[in-house]
Amino acid sequence: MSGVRTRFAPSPTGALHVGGVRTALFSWLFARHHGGAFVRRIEDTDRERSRPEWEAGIIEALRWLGLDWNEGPFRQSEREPFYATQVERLRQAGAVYPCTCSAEELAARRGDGFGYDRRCRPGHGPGPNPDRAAALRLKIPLGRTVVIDDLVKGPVAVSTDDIDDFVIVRSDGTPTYQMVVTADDIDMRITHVIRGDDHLKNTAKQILIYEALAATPPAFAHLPQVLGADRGRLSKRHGATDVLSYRDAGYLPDALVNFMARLGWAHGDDEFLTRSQLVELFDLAGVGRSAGVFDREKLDWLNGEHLRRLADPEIATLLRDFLARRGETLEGDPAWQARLAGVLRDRARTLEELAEQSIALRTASIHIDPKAAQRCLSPEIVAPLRQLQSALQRCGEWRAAELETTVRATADALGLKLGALAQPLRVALTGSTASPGIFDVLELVGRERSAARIDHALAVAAGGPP
RNA sequence: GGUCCCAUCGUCUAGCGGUUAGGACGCCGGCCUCUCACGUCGGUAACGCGGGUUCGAUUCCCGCUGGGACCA
Repeated sequence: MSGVRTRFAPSPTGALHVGGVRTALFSWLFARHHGGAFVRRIEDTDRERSRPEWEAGIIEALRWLGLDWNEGPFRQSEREPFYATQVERLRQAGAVYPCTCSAEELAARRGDGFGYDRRCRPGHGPGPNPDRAAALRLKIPLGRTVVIDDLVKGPVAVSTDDIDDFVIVRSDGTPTYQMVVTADDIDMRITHVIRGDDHLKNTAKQILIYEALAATPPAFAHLPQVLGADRGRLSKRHGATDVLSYRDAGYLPDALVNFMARLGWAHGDDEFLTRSQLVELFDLAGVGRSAGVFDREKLDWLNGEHLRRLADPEIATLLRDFLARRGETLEGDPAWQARLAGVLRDRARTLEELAEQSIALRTASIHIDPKAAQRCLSPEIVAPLRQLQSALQRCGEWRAAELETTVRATADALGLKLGALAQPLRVALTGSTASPGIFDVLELVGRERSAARIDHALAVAAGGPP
């Protein structure tokens, strides 16, 4: 299938949220899988709510996720002359008619939920009032069935009797969403419209516009919704919805892409998939039909998997950038930083956890957890710890392997199990009872800082303040 | 209100008439072990309900219920 063209057309009326990302991702994956083009369009016809900074944020998010586009951005606000020509074609074809009913009149007549009563439609009522500005409505062919051959939902039949003669151009002359979207998709030669299933009902209307414009409709694929943990519409209540907040929380783009792809799409039992695997395997046939809940726990796991697949220096770079975004600096030379990453890589699922868990290793001073001190730094550990201190300072090469030999030998000499010595040492060096392997910690903390921290721990164990 | 969409473990899902209903996350337990993780082994847990069709329905059809969406 060559010549595939998909598009992503967000409104710059807010940050790009996870539901929007999924739509963008599936459109992108489909285009990339087929070697087609991915077009970016900005639906900024809502002048009131559209903002350049939102558009910039959406672009930043797409870039961060690596969803690159081949064409665009095309802004609808810059295409009004084009829409006018398409409206004119509709008018020439006799597919539209003027309507002068006011919003109030419509609401009053609508009563309990019926649509427009086609009062201004030729042959259906008194017709428009010539003294008022007229909107343009599409003259829906009655008594027909429009079938949407949806690539995800299957055939969906809608009777045209259930479709209003909806407005194509407002009385102020601006074209409506249905008109603009359809005109753009035709003009941009979109072959596959992939979007959320909240647009499924709109599709029948749009197909009628395609017909009125004598254009062949594209294929449609309506994706199920992404829901929050309570199965409701995703909103701030469910925590982060803005994609960039996931970057700031330490998630990797590839992990988020993998996760979003699996939310609503499956390829057998595959869970961990790289970007290139996704491009290779993605197909619309694998897209499910039911809405899915955004599960943060699973994202965390997947992020850990993706993180663990990187080389130590790469992780170190990511950590440095992550800290930099928070205004912090990662100390040490590249070799040390890579060593740090290597030691922590299996313990963190996100860069945020990595940053958190590396604090004792990368900062000058530590804070000793009182409970850890109480448990591990008691008076009876003073003598053994003191002996370990001097043994360590006599240790020639300050590297994990040598340090391990020294610590183990000291424990043996004292008749202690390794753990009995390692735990107090761990608390001394990190302030916590949980940390990476103690020999790695010693190496990373360094000879001087280790000595100082052990001295401090000895004071605490002897009864001093933590 | 009308119309449309949807329905397998708590969550994401595999399944496309005959399976001990599989995998993954999470959770629980064992192992590994200097702690925490990682890893590994095992466990818990699902076909919403009622009718059909069929020799046989999780699977096909129709209702119901329950979610969701759109219309303004």
